[in-house]
Amino acid sequence: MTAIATKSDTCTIPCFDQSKVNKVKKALSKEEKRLPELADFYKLLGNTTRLKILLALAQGELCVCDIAHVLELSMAATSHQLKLLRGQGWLGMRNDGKMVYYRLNSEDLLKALKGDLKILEARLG
Amino acid sequence: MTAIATKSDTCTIPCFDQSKVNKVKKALSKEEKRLPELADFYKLLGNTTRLKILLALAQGELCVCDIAHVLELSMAATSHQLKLLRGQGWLGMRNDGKMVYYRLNSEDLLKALKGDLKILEARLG
DNA sequence: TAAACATTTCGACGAATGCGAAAATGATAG
DNA sequence: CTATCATTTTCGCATTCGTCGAAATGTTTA
Repeated sequence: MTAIATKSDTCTIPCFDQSKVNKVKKALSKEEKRLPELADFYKLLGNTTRLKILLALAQGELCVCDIAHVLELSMAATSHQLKLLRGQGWLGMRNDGKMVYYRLNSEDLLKALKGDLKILEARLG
Repeated sequence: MTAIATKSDTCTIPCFDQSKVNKVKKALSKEEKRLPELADFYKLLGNTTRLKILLALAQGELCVCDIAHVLELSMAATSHQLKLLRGQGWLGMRNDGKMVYYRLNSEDLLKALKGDLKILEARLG
């Protein structure tokens, strides 16, 4: 039924379906360009500290000091994490005197987060 | 306006709004339990190889051999990544003779992936 | 000017990642 | 049973990453 390709010179894996592989590769090629960005996005979210920041800011804007207290982290450590989130454009900032207030820049992000939480809960019960 | 707390003994950060921090902390406490799982979920997705696997399997089931060819990776390396995806329950497998066929186990996951891609595209233009 | 909040740079440290080699497993055919 | 094939796993290594502290640097206010 399925066409099993014969051994290839260049490849050490003996058994595969060449035409199927090509078809899938072609299908992937459309999204492939965006994949590194998508992975970076997920890397950013793959950290409880940063998730906490996002969820904290979902309550409204906060200054770095307050965020640090919520996280129970130093200012420097907090600032490091904020920078990463800023770097991908998910946060906005506002200057009020010496203080800097951060806020969420995208309601889509929060929606995605909540959606993913739901998927997980469905899986984990 | 905002109540700025005085210096605390236990905390080196001098300026913060105690009541606001407490309110945010309380709000976080609901989701906090799920946060490590959510982070693990995102960590899993924060890798182009694994994203490719998921998108490849979106085309239909594939044996490890074919997946390895699509990824242009060794069987061992491919199996390593498949194991990680299996570990969080996103893949199903089927035995056909000596071959093992993998498939996506959750259409929700794929939906989430596509959704996140859209959010990114909106942000990146 | 000094003081307060924030950011950045540099560096260190442990942790995590990704993958190869080879042994082990499991399935099937003969 | 044995041989073989596809796959998985174990072990281990090299490398990268991530997180954070200390201290220097901005920035704004008073």
